[in-house]
Amino acid sequence: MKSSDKIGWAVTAEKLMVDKTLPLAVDDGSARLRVYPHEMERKIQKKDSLVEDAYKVLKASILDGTLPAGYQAVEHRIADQLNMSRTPVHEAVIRLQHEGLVRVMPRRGVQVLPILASDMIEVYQLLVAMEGTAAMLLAKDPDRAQASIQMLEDATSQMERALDADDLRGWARADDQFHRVLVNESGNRRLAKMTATLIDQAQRARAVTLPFRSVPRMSVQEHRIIISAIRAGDQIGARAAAEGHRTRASGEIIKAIGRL
Amino acid sequence: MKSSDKIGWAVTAEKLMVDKTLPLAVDDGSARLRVYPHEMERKIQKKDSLVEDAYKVLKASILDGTLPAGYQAVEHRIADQLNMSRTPVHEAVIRLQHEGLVRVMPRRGVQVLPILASDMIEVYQLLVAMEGTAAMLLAKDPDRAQASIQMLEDATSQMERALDADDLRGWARADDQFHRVLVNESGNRRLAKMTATLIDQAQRARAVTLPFRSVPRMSVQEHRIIISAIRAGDQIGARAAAEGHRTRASGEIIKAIGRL
DNA sequence: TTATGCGCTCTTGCATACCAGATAACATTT
DNA sequence: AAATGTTATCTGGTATGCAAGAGCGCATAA
Repeated sequence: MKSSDKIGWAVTAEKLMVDKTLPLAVDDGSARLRVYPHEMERKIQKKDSLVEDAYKVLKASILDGTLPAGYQAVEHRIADQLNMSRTPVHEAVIRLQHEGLVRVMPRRGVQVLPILASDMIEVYQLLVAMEGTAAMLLAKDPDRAQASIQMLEDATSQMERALDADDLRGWARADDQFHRVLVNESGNRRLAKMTATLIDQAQRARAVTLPFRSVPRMSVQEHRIIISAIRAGDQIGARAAAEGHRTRASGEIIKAIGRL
Repeated sequence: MKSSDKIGWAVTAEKLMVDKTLPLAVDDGSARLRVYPHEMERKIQKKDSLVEDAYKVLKASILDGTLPAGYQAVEHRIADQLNMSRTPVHEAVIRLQHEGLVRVMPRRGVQVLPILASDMIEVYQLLVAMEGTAAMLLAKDPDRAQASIQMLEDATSQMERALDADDLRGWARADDQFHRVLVNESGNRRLAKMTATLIDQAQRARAVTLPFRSVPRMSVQEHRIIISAIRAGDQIGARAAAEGHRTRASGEIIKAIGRL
């Protein structure tokens, strides 16, 4: 199979182009000065750079399987599809390479990497450590936990509803949400950012294996255990619960990948 | 103080240029084939890309304090100093930004970020989790540990010798080496790579605070505890020892930074 | 002298152009 | 026909060119 076919992400790219034309926040003069520089940055980056656009589109396409493992394309073609020049694509691709999603083979194009069982072992070992820490940090800080617990519970309830409706994708989405909230609310931004990358990879693996494995009702229950430990301020318990949850899930995923 | 002065890394850059002209390994036909692919890659990447060069030089300069926090420069000037165009510098800078070492302010140049106590809290929380996991993994795999233990012991002895000679920098270097070996030998490449970034940040903080704090002889002792737990295959113990070590060090560093 | 507004400059982000090197097809020779 | 040498082409890495926007200074007016 030659790799010169058209690519399937044109739609996503177009949607994204539209988003970029959203009106920016304008200073109407009524606002008080002394905007926190932090907040200002937020407002400014409303308009993503092209690099960011390319990165997001490519990453999303890889994660949801639109660009399957083994897919290969040259930067120039990708740039055409995204209506931009090679420069931003090049930078985005390099970023994806650092995250382990693609590799660029000199003079052979960029290639979407396959999901290896060994990769998932690594990813889950890290998720165990990261989310264990996140749960512990949340349990340690009751004030912060207060607000977070609601989000965690919502995500878990959502999972339960999706399960009852036999909505596997909905379940997966809600499960992802739970884990992202867990690390985002930990108060450690580095932890949140690093773990996000890991969750991405896990998500990709799950997208592929989802049809092949039974959905564990157990995950809902385990999430609730984590939540109640956090609520109780039980650092050790929260950590152990989060670790146990990911450790168990790890086994299932890796078994499922082996079956592919 | 205007920021248009010449920069101090010219030397480093030049040294690097020289290194690049070193004779590459040439295949004279006499060498036996079957070089380990790992080693081969090493050889090939002898010639780094310019992006890599820029990245390494800048990073090293930041870590060792040559480019102090608050330092500001524009990409063009950096490119001149490194004898390359803006493109590779631009990419390298973006990489450093993702690692949290610099930030690029839209039309004000790139700025070396200060070391905040809050950053170090985050970094050390993660180091605790990562190195704890690494130690556990090593303890779990006696075969792998076999070879690694020697390296860990060497680094620790080196620390001890440096302490006896009142060589603070030597001690710091050896300590770094210990921690890098620990994660590199864990068998989890992702863990190794992610932790390397964290160690870099910790190293930078220590470079600044080194003169202000008493060197803990304790660290040698703690390292030995970690090593013996690994040797004994005691996963729980190894993890606890590694965690405890970084947790204690965390307190000292953060106190030292506050004193700056 | 101070305040206000206009424009110049400077810098980044992106596009385009260029180059080196590797691959692959083709030709040539045996 | 097979093997080997040669050349054309293609691709990523790098350089350069261009445009847009933010800051700063200068001029002008009060």
